Amino acid sequence: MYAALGPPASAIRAFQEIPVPSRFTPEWTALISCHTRHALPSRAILFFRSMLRAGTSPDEVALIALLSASARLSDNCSGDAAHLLFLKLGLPFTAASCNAAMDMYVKCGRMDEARRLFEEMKDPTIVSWTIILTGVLQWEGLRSGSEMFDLMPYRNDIAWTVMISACIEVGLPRDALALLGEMLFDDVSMRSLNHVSMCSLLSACSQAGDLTVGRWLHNHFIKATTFHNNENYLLKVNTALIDMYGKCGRVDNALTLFERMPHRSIVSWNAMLSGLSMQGMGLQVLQLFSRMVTEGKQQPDDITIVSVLSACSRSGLVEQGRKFFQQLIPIHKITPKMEHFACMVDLLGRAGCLEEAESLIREMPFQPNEVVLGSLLASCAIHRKLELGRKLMKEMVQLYPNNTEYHVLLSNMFTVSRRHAEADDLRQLMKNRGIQKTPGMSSIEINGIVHWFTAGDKTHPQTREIYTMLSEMVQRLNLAGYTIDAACQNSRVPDNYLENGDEREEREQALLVHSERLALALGLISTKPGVPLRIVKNLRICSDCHSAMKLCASIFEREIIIRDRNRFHRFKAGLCSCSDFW
DNA sequence: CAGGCAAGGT
Repeated sequence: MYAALGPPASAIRAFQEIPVPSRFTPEWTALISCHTRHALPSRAILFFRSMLRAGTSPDEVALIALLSASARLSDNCSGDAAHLLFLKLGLPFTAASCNAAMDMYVKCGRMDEARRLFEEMKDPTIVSWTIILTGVLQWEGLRSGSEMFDLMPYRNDIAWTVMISACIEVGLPRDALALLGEMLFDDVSMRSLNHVSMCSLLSACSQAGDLTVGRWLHNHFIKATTFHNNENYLLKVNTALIDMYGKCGRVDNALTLFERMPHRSIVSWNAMLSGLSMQGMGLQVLQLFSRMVTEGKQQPDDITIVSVLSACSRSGLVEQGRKFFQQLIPIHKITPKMEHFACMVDLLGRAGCLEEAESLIREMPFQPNEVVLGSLLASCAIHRKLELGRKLMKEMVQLYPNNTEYHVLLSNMFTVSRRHAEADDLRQLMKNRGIQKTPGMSSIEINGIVHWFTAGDKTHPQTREIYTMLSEMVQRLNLAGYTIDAACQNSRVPDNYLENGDEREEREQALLVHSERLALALGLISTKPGVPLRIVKNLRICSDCHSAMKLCASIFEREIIIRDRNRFHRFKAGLCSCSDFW
């Protein structure tokens, strides 16, 4: 059918040219499938409804398209409706339609329905198995997933990728690596990972900060390049590698790869820029940006602008950032969007130019969203501008009553300004509303095994040794002149803050067992002297731990590298690579 | 009809 050939716009045009009496099932089906294929599930569902309203009866293909559209949207209702229609029309439950229905139920989180369909199938295909495997992994955990994986009569590359990604997601890169090895040795036909697998595996490594698996993949990629020397594959995988090395703190490796690339897309440039930015290499970001425009002849996009501005912010390059922002329209022909204003507000706010940041917000051509306001509020907390902070808070509570993060910020702000009554009020409010903070977690990799810690964690098998090390740390920190009180002055959001009760002592105690300190302690007792320690944290490091880490780096003569939610901190000899710019 | 997408901020 001709409508299936073109993009949705021309499909609609073609469809409208068909006289109404001649619009039969195949015409409608082509229109619906076209929208599902082009990732426009909502429109596909709308067209399906129009088809029914027009009195045309759907066929199997149309129903599969509807199921797949519902799956994309996790839309239970239309999914169920499609399933019922199937039964009502007496259509045959082929593997394809059954799989589509199972996929829909899996994505809607209704594993009971999905399983029932699966068990009723006479001949489940590899696709059926993979759908169920994905669902079990997502909703029932890794253990049940592995059992399912073992039951599979055979596996293809997609099934392997699903299983491996699941391992990396829960922080078991060792298991992921083992599975990768198993897959590559078991089946010669899978000697080379396809680019989908490569990119998703590398992205998992970036997120987990998992350099071990990332390097392994790079190695494999080098060996496999002979099989896959097409340009698209190289471009995408190289870019994913640059991202991985950048996010795993090996910006030099990223640069080497970047310089060697024969062709670079805008995404490659952006990945490299953000890699440098995360290390606080703001000047290099500005240099690379001008190379991108001149030598690379690349027109920067929205994300490029965000990267450059946030790099200026992270490195405290206020003047350069201001200039860059002013040049957006005249030189780069880019009209700043909300997120660019947000970066600029962040940049000015952190640098202490709060009035300028506020007037920038008021001059914006749109209503400020919570990111922009929240960013300014965070700066108020750093610079302890209580009045402005309170004003912003009022505004935010009205606009976005359900946003919780900022309550915590303001409450901490009151605490550090010794306005405990107000802080307590706010904390009570949070308790009443059941507002909870994301728990802080840190991980450290030792000999290829990733250890996770929450604040005050006592579940690690080496807990006793870890806590012994922690008290040694405290003693030696005190000897070095470290006091919690001083560090607390500009405290950000400490872990576990809400659970701490009101006692100051308890608060101080809680700071001492922040997850990153537990990870550090384990690192110190499990590795040889002088070995650098790399920690990944899901939230931002608090200022108290930041000061402690600087001292620990010199006391224990270690390089400590912490990747927090925002950037890298490289602690060495009493200093941090972020120059205390957060 | 299966896996995910290379980039930013909170």
